[in-house]
Amino acid sequence: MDIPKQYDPKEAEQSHYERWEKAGYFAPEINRDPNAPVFTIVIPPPNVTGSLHMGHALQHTLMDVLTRYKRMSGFRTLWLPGMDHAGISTQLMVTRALKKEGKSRHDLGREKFIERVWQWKAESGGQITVQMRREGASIDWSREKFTMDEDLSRAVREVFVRLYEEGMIYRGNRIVNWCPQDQTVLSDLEVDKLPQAGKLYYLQYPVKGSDRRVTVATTRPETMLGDTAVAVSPNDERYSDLLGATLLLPLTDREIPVIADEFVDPQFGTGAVKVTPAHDPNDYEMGVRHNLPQLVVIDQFAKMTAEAGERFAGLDRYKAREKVLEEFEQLGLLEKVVDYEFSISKCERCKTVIEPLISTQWFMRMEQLRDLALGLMASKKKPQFVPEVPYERVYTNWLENLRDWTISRQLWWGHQIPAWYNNEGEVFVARTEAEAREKAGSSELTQDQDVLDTWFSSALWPFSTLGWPDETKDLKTFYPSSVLVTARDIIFLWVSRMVMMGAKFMGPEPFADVFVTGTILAADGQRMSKTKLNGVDPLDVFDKFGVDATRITLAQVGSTDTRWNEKQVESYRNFANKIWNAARFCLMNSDGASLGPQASPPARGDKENFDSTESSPAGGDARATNTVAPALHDRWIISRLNKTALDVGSALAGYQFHEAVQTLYHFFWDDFCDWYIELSKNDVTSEEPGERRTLARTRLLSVLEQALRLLHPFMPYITEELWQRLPGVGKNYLHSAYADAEPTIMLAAYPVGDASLVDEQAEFEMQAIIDLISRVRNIRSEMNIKPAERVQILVGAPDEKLRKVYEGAVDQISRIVRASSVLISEQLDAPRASARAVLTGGAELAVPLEGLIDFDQERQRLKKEQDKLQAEADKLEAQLQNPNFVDRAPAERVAEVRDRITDIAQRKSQLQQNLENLQ
RNA sequence: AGGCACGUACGUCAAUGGUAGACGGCUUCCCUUACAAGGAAGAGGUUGGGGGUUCGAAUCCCUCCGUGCCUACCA
Repeated sequence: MDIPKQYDPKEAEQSHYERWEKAGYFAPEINRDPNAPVFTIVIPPPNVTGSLHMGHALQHTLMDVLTRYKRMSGFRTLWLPGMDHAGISTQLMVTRALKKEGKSRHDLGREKFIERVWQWKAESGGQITVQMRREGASIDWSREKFTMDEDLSRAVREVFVRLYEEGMIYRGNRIVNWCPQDQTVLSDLEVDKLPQAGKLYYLQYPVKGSDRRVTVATTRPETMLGDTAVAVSPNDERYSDLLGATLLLPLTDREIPVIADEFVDPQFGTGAVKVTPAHDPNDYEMGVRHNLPQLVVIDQFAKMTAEAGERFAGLDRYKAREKVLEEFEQLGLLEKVVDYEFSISKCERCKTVIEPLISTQWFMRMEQLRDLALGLMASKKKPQFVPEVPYERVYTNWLENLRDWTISRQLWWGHQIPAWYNNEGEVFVARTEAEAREKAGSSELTQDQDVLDTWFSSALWPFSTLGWPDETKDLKTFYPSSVLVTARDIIFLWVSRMVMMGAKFMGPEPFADVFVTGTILAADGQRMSKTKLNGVDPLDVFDKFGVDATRITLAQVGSTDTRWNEKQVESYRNFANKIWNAARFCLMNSDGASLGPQASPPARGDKENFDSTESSPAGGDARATNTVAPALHDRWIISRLNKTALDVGSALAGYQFHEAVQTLYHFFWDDFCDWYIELSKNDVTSEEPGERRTLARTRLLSVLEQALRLLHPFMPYITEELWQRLPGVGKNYLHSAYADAEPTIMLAAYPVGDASLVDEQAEFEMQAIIDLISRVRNIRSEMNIKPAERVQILVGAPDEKLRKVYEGAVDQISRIVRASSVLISEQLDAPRASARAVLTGGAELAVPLEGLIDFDQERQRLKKEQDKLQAEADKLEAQLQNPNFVDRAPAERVAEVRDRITDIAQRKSQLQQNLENLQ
């Protein structure tokens, strides 16, 4: 047997994925059961420009755990992949590449530029799909989509036209967020508001026909050139006499009125606000209310226009600010300047300061769509957010306050708006240019130059990827999807919009559940970010610890925010190694054993193998029976295995990834490795070939095999690697839905666990053995008995059943605690020079240590034990002393406490006895 | 400015109102033929402070302190 002592993840990672993908195991078609339930996940499409980061790795791991789990459970499973064209990011990337060649996109022209983007995508886009394969993601690549594909583009146009015809999409002239760098409008969600240490400037405006001046405070003095009013609060007595007055706007020859508006907060600044309708969203609203002129003094490049006056025209906005301040200073109209912190809007892509501008754009009315989404939540509680608190409320609150969505973008890369204009400027919205011509009755049409917001096509993703607007088989089969796994930062940007569009065009919600993942923070507790250089590249972690270890580490993160801690991955790397070596042990001792034929689905533990052992010819004498009947530890591990399967199943059903991981970890390491393997060793490593040994080996392999299946969704590579090596696994281990496939653990049936195989009696008895062994180990350790030294074990157990339990495990106990002999009797009869301990059910333990025992040390050890018990007893006694507790707590609970006190009392008196014996 | 979370061992995190746990780290012993990426035995907590509800609180309520996140039209 040639298995290395250390697990090398690289090897397994290289071989299996390609085989799985080529064999078509990831595609739902592998499932041949026409009645199979369906499980669908559509991936949040990563940007075509993107590369894998920790957030992806987390999301993908969770999606893959669910997908593999459902697939093994016989579901017709589709995990549909794809990428987003990411308008601004991609255009920026290609623009930068052009810049290196000394060209701008305008040198190429629109058509050539787009060609260039496609070329870039073909050559270096989608790097992330390679990385996702590395993750082991069981994605159906045959259905991979791209938001700019022709069929998805068709869906975009269809939606646009239908919404336009319903009056929900319209063109309008409004103040918008403008990025002077990217030269496009942005939606509110694409703007970051960042705190900024700035100044508040107090400017004085002379009142016409008076010596008075009105002081206004502003953070942007340059916009005063576009002021068309000054507003005060209607009830502000300081200014009541000035209402209707005219101000002489400095640096210009314009006169502007003083108006009253509720918006103005008399407490802030001077209580008078300069109003610049063309360059501030609030002022814009006020301007509309008061019918003020919109004077554009800043252009799309953030430079001052001719309207700003000759001296300022062409100046950058910040240069203009300096000049305005200078002139105010000279005129003696600059009252004061104070430090002031405020928030400033920046383009989330390029970080340029946003310039609010009035511009003609396409908008989408959201009232109807919002009501549809809110209706789904109210009537069906869909989608179900996990964790429900706080996300459900965050989501609905946001919807309730929704405003119109700016959907046009002044970019070249994206879905060009399907609207055409004739020479008179009339607009014709249509699915194709031909359709538009027909509508217009003219062929002289020009298409709108703008493209749609990237999130427009993303909003359609759950159904456009399945073939909509055609009634495809995929659409009927896989919509709505089962769950969306995503980070919380795109709940508004994406999740809500998918729900609204899904409700509008499909009816049902696009996904039943939304699982919101936590955030992996950097070790310093900050967000991982490229600019801070504190990020951890998942690919580096894969290289260092292996994909499986990384995956299971991430899986247990689930929905909590966690600081990245490499030690955790290391510990799961060790876990992988533990699995490897446990399997190594089983395989090194598998001669003569082989896993038998297994019915599918083998959902119920290992009943077949174990039942068959019981029904095999036992012979007449008790000894022979003893060799074939399952021993206590066999019944115990089956019980543990089934409990584990049941727990993992319910944990995954509730998206409790952390619990699923913990359960599996402890089952494998503690139950299987530390106890079951150790207790099996007597039989498994026996020199004598024979039925007893073969059965023990088969049982061991069988438990291992099922444990691997349970672990597979979390650790796909190592489990497949080991499963393939197990003697006797084959096609008959596959779930019945996958009868045609070659043997692979990823299509084997996921153990569901069988409550009838949970054997509480066996677990109780096993606990007695574990307790005994632990006590002996404690004595050995505290008495400094050399590991090689053999000791005699004396057990006194008045209870006959308990005695039988101990007797049945004498060989195992003896081996594990390195005993020269283990004597079980009714009454303990041990020499004075013994270390003693109290066991379960009134049993007692003594380890004779003539010449080795340090009486003083032994007394201390017993005393310590006594103190522990006393402390617990005190607590419980206090509870019982409280009459309210006895009266009001459930009787069950009170009885529990009484039993425990009785038990402690007995142990204490035994310990006391032991102590006295030492005197 | 509002809203929402969170604060548990040295670190990262768990714990339907019912004896506060895991992993890593730490101490001691052991290269015992699956695994030193291992085994065994230990130490370590008035659950951020204070108050309340309850027979019983890490958990529910109030308050203070600290930390995050989201939303917002205060020039």
